[in-house]
Amino acid sequence: MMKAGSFHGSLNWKRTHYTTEIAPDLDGKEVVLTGWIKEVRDLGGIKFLILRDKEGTVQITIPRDEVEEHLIKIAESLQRQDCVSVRGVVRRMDKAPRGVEVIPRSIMLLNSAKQPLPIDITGKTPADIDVRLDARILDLTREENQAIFRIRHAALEAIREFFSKNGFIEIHTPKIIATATEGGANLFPVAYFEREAFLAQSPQLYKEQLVIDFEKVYEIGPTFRAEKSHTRRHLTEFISIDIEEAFATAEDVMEVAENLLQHVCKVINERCSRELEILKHKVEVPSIPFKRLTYDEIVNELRDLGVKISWGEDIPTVAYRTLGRLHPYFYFIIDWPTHLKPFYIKPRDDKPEISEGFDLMWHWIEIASGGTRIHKKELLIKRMKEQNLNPESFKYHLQVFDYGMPPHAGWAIGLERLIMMLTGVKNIREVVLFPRDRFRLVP
RNA sequence: GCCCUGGUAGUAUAGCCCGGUCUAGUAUAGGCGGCUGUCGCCCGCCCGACCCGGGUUCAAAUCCCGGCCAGGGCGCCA
Repeated sequence: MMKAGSFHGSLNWKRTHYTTEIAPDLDGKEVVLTGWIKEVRDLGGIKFLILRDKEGTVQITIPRDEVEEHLIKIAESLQRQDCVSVRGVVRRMDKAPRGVEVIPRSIMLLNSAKQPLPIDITGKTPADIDVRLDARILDLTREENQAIFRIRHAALEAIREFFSKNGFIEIHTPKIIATATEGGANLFPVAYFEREAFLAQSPQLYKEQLVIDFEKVYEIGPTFRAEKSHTRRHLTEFISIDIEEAFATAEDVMEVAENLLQHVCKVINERCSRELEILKHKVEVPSIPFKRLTYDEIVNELRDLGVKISWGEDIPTVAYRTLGRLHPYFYFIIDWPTHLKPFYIKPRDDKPEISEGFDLMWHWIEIASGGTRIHKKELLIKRMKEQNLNPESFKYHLQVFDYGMPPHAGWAIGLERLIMMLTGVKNIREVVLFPRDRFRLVP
């Protein structure tokens, strides 16, 4: 038997199983587990350690009269978050969690954790989000967080599967840019050698240009907004899921969006039932098509409920909250007044004061926005001027419109807001590993 | 940019309104001891805190002012 706690025989700590693979039918088998101590319950003559690895947990049981004296000593020294390798024998045991436990033959301490830890990694004494984010690496060991990020992973996987199957190619556009993409403010300036540059707030212009080459493109990437918002649904850095499709209209890409969301909800239900259970959350698979409500209908509905909005005004947050109660789950808002939408959104041919832009709502939260784009250079320049943007600063974008720009449409979904919907968490920072907001820049 | 709320041990909280009874209570983590079936184990002992500065007062965790930090909301947005 190896001398416990030593490192001779450098591969002795190599894992044979993950914790979740330890099942009653392995009774009697010797296994090596590696991971971290999550909890210690010492009853004197018998000690219980909960070992965590990336898959889950298993109980390590140390009965005094069944193991050697030196092992008792090591077990007594173990504390939360110590990194260990455990060689032991699986035992079927009704009284143990999942009906199985491991009786150790040797335990190697690979690294100890400094006590006391800044947060309770078992989650029994809850900590505020600010404290948890300061100790984010420890916080992420908690099973709720493991569940959130597994769902995030599964959602991204499902999204990529969906796009691939539907003929979209994944692109990456620059995040360091020379000028504002959608005009105006809210860009983070960066020192780019001797020049000033900015962090991209959206891949909008690049993805539009690329439809000439690839027709159907999507990008899943970071976007940056220097907005001083401080709410549970805003970040300064977030992941945007963007698509752009040639020879398509707003209606075409709305169908892509609803099909995608339905697919993602299905996949999460199928592949993440354990995670959803941990989060005590249910994902309802939406039926399609989603409701399409016009801006006029929304304004009228709100008026009937006493929320007055004159035509052409943007919808304030309080009004969205009211709308969310009226239309639980997904719905589109279409036929927006043109002047409320960005310059590249196409005005309707028959009624130019109305645009072909849309928003996709989930309850009261905007999850996506998009529309048919302008593909005629003259109209695009006209719209830029109407929004007080200087066409000169968009010359590289505009020149592409001389190269046979097709009619096209697209949208952008905020990944984090989608994950909020899939996990049921109330604060967007919960679904980002290291969130950035107006005040938080570390860790 | 604006508005609201809050800052008490590693963590989460009580106390604050109505100043003295606070050598600041509790839980959990941590330390020591005990305990052979725990799964929020249990029991005993111990360690550990009033954000900073100024003011009012005989007396400030408590009231007032300023600062810093945090949470939430509005506007804007995904």
